[in-house]
Amino acid sequence: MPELPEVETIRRGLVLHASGQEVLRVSGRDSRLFRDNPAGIESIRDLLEGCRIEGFDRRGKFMWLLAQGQSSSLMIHLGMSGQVRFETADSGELPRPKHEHLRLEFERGSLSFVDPRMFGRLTVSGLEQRGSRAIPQALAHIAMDPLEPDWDPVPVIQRARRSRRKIKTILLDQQLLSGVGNIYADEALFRARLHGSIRGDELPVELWTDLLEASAAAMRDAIEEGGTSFDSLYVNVEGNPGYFGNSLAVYGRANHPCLRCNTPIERVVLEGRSHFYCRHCQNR
DNA sequence: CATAGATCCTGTATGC
DNA sequence: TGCATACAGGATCTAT
Repeated sequence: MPELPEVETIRRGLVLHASGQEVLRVSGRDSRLFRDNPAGIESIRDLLEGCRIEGFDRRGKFMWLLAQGQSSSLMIHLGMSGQVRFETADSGELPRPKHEHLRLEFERGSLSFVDPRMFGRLTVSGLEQRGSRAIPQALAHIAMDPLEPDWDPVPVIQRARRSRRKIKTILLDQQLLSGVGNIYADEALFRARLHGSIRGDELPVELWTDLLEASAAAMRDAIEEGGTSFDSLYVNVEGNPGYFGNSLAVYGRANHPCLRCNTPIERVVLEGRSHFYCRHCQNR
């Protein structure tokens, strides 16, 4: 569920509430979320207990916790239904929400990781210097996202132009560019006035440039609004929804009038996922 | 190598 | 009300 803007909203909340605090206790029971760690939840306890939190960094839909004096980080991916909540109330006595997998307790407050579907992951991973920053090794195969300062669209377009896949599928490929999910792919295609079924190798360089800029713009706008909430599955660390849902042009708007031309928005299934578009506007 | 499809899960909404 | 089905903001593994 969460895409780049939602993850960034959560990251900012974590920086605000948890940075500088010491992890007094790591609690939780072993779960599928820790499947990447050889010792399960113990790997996380070994890394964090007694450690001070330096901050949180992000690439695409992945974020990671930096702990003072540690060469490894805790990588966090929310999958479809992951939530991170910060509670300022006195930590230990709080009831455990259903589907809570991990809790970090601090002097002031606690962090809770909740994930009903368990598609998310919490992975201890060594940091390695890549260019101007330190990235977890587990993220080596994930491409830069369009909001990174070092982002360069040129090699991305070169590769995209050699692909026979549909351009929407290419936008969703985290190994080419990261951060874009099903919502912002559809919003970007609408903004660029392109139909998602066009093949990558059929789209000229200029239109690829437009499409990537539209993706970045859609995500930047969404961050301003605190992300997109359709239901209670996405909330920020304080439990509040984001308001970009009000600004969506096509996603989830089947049969509603197009904001540009009033033609009803259509929904089709593309490679197994919903695709919302305006047949009149998106025909380049 | 590039690509399509199956798979991991639970919760909710819809239709009969 | 009960039950069956479809669908969901994603990544990864497998087969072709």
